[in-house]
Amino acid sequence: MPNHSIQNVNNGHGNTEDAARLSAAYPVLDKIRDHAWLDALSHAKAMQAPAHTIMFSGNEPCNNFILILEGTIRIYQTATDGREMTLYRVNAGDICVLSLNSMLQNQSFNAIAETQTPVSCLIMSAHDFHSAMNGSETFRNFVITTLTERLCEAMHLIQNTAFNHLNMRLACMLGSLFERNQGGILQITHQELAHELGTTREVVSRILKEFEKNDCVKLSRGKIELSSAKGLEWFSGHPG
Amino acid sequence: MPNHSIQNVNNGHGNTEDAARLSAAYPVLDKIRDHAWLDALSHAKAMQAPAHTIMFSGNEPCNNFILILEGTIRIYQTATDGREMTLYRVNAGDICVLSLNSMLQNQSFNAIAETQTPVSCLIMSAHDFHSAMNGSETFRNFVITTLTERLCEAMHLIQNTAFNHLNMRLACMLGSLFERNQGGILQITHQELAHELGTTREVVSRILKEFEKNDCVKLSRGKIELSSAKGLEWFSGHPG
DNA sequence: GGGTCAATGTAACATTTGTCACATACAGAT
DNA sequence: ATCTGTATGTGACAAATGTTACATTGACCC
Repeated sequence: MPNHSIQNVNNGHGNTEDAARLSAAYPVLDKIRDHAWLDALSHAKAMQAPAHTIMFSGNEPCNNFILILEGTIRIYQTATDGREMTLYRVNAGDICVLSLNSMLQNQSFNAIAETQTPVSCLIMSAHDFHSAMNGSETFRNFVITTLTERLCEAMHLIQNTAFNHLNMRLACMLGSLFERNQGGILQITHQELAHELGTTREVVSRILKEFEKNDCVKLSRGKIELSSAKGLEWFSGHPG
Repeated sequence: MPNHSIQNVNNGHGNTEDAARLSAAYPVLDKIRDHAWLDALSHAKAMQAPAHTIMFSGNEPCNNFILILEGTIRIYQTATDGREMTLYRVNAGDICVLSLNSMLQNQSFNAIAETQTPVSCLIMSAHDFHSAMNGSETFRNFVITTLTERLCEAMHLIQNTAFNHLNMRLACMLGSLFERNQGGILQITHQELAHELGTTREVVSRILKEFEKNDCVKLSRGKIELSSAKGLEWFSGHPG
């Protein structure tokens, strides 16, 4: 049961180390010289959370704006039968649109945000966020661009879920994982893949076995390996 | 084949009739007195399109911002096998987030926007849109609020598509249609419902017949009627 | 009335996905 | 080496959905 508490390590404004990480994670924001943004940023608080911390769940809305300096947060939904499905991830350099929504409308979409790795982030109050939005065009554009990007991704996810069969969806997922990993061996369990796609472990195992029979991958405990150029071709041939 | 051409009726700035309709459709925007917004608005062009006009499809990006004065646009995706699925609708008072995305990033999500009814709208250039965004906090908040709302809806749609069976999804859809129609007789074909949900006509017919057997609805050509309090209860009991 | 087109009904079937109940295999700890 | 928990393999089955191929019905026009 992953449910550690969030560790608020630093209550002052970000220190130099934080500043360096912010700059690395958000090159766009790093260039902003608007007073409103710099001011809001100086009031932000640093915070760290270990892996597998639940940062929000549907019920408790979050009234802060969050900038990820390091680590990954996974946003997912759960079904009554225990299945779960990843909606998107927030990495360093991204914005948590979940928090945006609850800030702006005090309405949450019944999802869970859980750190996948240790995360360090900056927390900005709703008030500071609004003044940064009003005072800095660059910041504003960054936020809106991120929002529309996420919206596009969401639409693609809808299309993919509604129209494609699981074997295709799994192939796509493996394709992008292999790509991110430059073809290296993936360290992931069937259960984790099932949680990405919103299905069950047995179904993933069955489809993976089919891929193995077709000489696309080699399976071992907790690992998936590309077994041939044929496999590479197969997975990269199905973008989406 | 619905593919009429868009009729550009009015090239000057909006006339008094347009202004009245804008005010009715967008009460929030109507209150804005910021010069930037009023200026941008005065350059907007009025445009009308008959029902079943394809306003954009995936390929051609749209470089204008659109305000709907009257009518409804349906945004949907199509699959290779001919199925299609509604992603969302844009009504008077809404913003077409599709156009936002292509304006900001010149990247489109492969969807089709088709007028469902005759539509009259105002078209604003990307340049004017940006100056309104920069010069009016109210307009800005309106745009961002709409974006996050859409994002929430998209997430709900994902959850619904991934986790719920078609009979539930159809029940939800009928529930909200009956609600919007205050329980009156729905004028909709099985094919249209199938296009809403991303499935096929036969499947919808089969499920509707099941509902009829359970005394929830009465079916006739092009119409669906609530047949009993039981039906009303059933459909309203499954929000989503 | 008869013709015509769109909408619906329906049965049989194929496929896909989910579920259950295990067996087996692997890795790390003792 | 044995134990133990997690991960995987697998077959049989159930349920949901998609597909095919028609028959039937209703609305409208002539």
